Amino acid sequence: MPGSAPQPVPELPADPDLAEISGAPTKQIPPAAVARLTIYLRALTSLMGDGVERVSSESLAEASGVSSATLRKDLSHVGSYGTRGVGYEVQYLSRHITAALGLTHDWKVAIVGAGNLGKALARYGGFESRGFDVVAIFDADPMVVGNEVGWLRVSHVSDLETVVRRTGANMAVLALPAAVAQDVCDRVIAAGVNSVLSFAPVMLQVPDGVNLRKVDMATELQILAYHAQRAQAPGQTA
Amino acid sequence: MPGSAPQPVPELPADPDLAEISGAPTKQIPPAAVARLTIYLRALTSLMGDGVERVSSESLAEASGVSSATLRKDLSHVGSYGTRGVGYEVQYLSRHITAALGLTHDWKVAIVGAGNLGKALARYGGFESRGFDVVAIFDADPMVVGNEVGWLRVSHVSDLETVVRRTGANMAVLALPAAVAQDVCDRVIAAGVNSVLSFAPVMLQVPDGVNLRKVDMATELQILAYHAQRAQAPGQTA
DNA sequence: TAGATTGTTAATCGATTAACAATC
DNA sequence: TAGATTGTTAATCGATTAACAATC
Repeated sequence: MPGSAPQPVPELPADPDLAEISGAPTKQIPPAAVARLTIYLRALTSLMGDGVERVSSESLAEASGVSSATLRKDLSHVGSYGTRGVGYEVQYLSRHITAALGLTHDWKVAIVGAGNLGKALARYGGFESRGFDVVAIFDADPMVVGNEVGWLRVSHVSDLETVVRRTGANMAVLALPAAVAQDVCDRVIAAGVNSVLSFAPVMLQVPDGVNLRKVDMATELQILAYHAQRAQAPGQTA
Repeated sequence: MPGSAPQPVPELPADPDLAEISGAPTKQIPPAAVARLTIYLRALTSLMGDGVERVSSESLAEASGVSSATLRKDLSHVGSYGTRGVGYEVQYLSRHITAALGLTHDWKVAIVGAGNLGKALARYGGFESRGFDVVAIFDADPMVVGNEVGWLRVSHVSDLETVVRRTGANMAVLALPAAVAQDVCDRVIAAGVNSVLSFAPVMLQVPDGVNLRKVDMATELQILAYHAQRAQAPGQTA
């Protein structure tokens, strides 16, 4: 049985400019700040595309939909990469946020489930462009196994352990029915993956040390429904 | 120009048991609690499926992955529907959470974008089963327009205003490229929709009174990357 | 030097947790 | 009455905001 497989540790980049960050144990960044840093990164990438070289906290905050106070506070967790009276070098800041988020590592993603959602994810350009490499996709349906999806061929889920190890996948995305989610989740973890993103609408149990995030599309609509109902509530008579 | 279209207000149900909640202006529920209430609802639905009639805060909390203190605090925002010393009636509690979240309303969803993601969403059973009715799906590609997706045919996005009004859609899901997201978002809002769920990786601007939520799959992986990198950081030498 | 903008500090606000009185 | 479990209160914790001293 494959209890504790060797977790493939991605190698660090040799860029000396980032050494003190990617190597050293930086302080913990608050969860809320981590989520927003990914948004700043997207805004910075967009600015780079427009050839912008410098940006103030005020305008980067506006582009990201937060207050400049929040932005500066968040950046302070990453380090001091701005210049007072001037602003931030777009490239320089972008590189440091990237490093702080661990995106210089070599992330290899296995997608389990080759239905519409799995295929959508496999072909989604946003992954590749942000340093995530989709290295495998699985399905349980023999009719689907062998099909081409993007650059890949669909493997049978019974080969999950073998293929995960061969490809060195270190992240898994679960795009499959709720009923089989826990079972598959256990298997990818046993195969050495310790970061899982699940789209299945169930509570998954994972051991300590495994990172699990969930996206539930029905939940999102339900939250919208709550706010919409409040907004247009006719009974505001009190 | 279609500035302020008549927003279709979903009718209230005639269930007298829920009248005081669906009709009256209940207090605001904190955002964090709203998000979790949807999770409790899922757990309760699952319990009902198993024929369970009563549940304690302790076991419902466990099934939902939160502490019982958090659960009881969250439920207290909805009302007092438990019995001390006994627990909660599964059906009764479920109905009241449903009402508090506005899920007894008649929500009609238009999906814009019939690529893999749009198709995945249109066919996703979790919507129908939770009171969301997908009433239209759009695409800009003439090759895709007219195709069957689930029960629907794909409409051309140029007919967006017409079809949204005809179907009475009051929610929109954007499953389309970042480049066109803002434009389409403006149009669905102009057509009278005031709740939008976007999967496009861009910051969307919406007017006051419009509810916007975003799901960004690359962001989710980036957050996982941050935690994974910390967990296996080799440089914990300090 | 004068103007601009960062990084940080302190104050406010909201969310979570623990404990327990109320009550079935 | 004794045991169980809710609903609420008070304490803790974390996140956001505002203000400003540091400094380019």
